[in-house]
Amino acid sequence: MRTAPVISQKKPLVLPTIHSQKNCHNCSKVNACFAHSLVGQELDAFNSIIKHSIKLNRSEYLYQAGDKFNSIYVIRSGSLKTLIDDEEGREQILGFSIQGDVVALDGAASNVYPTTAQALETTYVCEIPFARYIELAAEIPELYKQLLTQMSHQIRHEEEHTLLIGTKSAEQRLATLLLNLSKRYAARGFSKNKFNLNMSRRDIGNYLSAAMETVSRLFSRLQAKGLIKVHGKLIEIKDHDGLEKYAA
Amino acid sequence: MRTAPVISQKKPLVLPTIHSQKNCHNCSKVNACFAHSLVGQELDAFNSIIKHSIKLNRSEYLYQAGDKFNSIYVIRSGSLKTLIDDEEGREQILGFSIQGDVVALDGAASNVYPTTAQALETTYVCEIPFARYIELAAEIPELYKQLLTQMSHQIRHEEEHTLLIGTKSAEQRLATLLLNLSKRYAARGFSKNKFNLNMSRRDIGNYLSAAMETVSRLFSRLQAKGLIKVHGKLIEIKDHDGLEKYAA
DNA sequence: CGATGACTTGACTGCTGTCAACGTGCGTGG
DNA sequence: CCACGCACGTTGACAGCAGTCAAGTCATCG
Repeated sequence: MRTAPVISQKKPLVLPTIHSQKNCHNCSKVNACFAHSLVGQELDAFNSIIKHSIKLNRSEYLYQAGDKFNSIYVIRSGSLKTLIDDEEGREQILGFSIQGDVVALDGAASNVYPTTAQALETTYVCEIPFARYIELAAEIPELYKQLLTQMSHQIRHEEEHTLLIGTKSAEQRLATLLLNLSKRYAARGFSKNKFNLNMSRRDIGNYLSAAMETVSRLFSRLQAKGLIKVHGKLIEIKDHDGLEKYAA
Repeated sequence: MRTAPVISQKKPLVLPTIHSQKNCHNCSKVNACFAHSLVGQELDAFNSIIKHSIKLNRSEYLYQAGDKFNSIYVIRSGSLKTLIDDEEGREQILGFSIQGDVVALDGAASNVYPTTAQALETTYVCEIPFARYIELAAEIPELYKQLLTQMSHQIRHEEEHTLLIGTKSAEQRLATLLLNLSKRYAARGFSKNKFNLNMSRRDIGNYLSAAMETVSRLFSRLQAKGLIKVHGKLIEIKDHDGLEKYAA
């Protein structure tokens, strides 16, 4: 199942053949990874603690809430969702992570992962053993800074998510999500106006605090207004500015 | 205006006279501050970079979104709310912070505070210049660990907030907030069954993604069920277990 | 090609928001 | 110290957005 952004097939030049690269040296340019500002010996040292390109099939777990916390992960290709369960077993999706995103930072304060990460498609991740990262960071302060920056970004993401759910109507929420994904895909060299939603309508609804049926209706409504074109999971943004006005 | 937990007046022994203490040496035991695991020279060094006990009056800002990011803060006494504004000017309250809580961690990834912190009552905070903290952390790795832990906790808080808003009904949300506050007050030596809500009903509603009127009705409903007793801002939990069942 | 799951659309219900009026309490100023 | 005024909070009436239930369509995979 190929659910990565379709445009990726048209721009192989910026996308290295992921599987064959088993080190950080020729990868750091594409990913906003911890490695990206390192060179020489530092990059070698960093590279040596990483477990590269672990493959996950669709719906496989990277880690589950309650598992012993050992590592954080950077997504090399593909995508996954992070989620948390409440006492009643209801799940809340916290985010969708794509290439270059770092996950599991919320586990750093305890010994177990408090949340779960599940692949939305075939996904490759690099595992960074946390304790070893910290050891290395003692010698390479840059690594500490990067970690702090990533964690701060993570806090920002959660805050924006709260803002999204708390202050906007369901249609604004969906429009905002589409624009956010568009922006993130664009930042990674994919098309900003045409991409696949590799998560289900149910997942989108869960993330936006809306019922699956509502999401479906909203897609229809946005399409009827000429703002987007929906072909199943493939979304085409026809009027980016219009969608932005709609989102605010 | 005195809105701190009422019980504080009955337990002065564990609460040092805040204003007179202008250093970390006899404060670290009460607060879950960065200083709490430091001793000797390390504590001296940490103490020397801190600006102690800055006073904020009710509704004064500690920092506002857009201000240049310089410092993070630990609350010494009192309370404040953190919030974020959307494009339309609607505000979303992200959290209520009390004694020992660290705020402004979300600013570490950029040069400006992305959110706003506003005092809910007369509040004293300690300012920690971030750059100097990082310098010091290079010599005292423990400080780095504490910062990571705090940031990870912050992520956890935001995640739990999302879970709260996303999966629970309005009454469950309010019950959960009350239990959460109860737990946090108890952890700081205050009564877990009787405390003042120093934020307005509107603030509570905003935080819970509910209208002020809804919050008011829910207080009445919880009181009618005998779970709590409401005296304006003073809340008494009459049936802790019952409230917990109600929250889930 | 059939079965299963995902998605869409419709009908109806209900929770919660909005509007409105009233009550309460705190702080200011006389 | 008391009274007034204003902000905050409560309660009621009503409406609407979105959830739930249900039926039907579409797509994917064995």
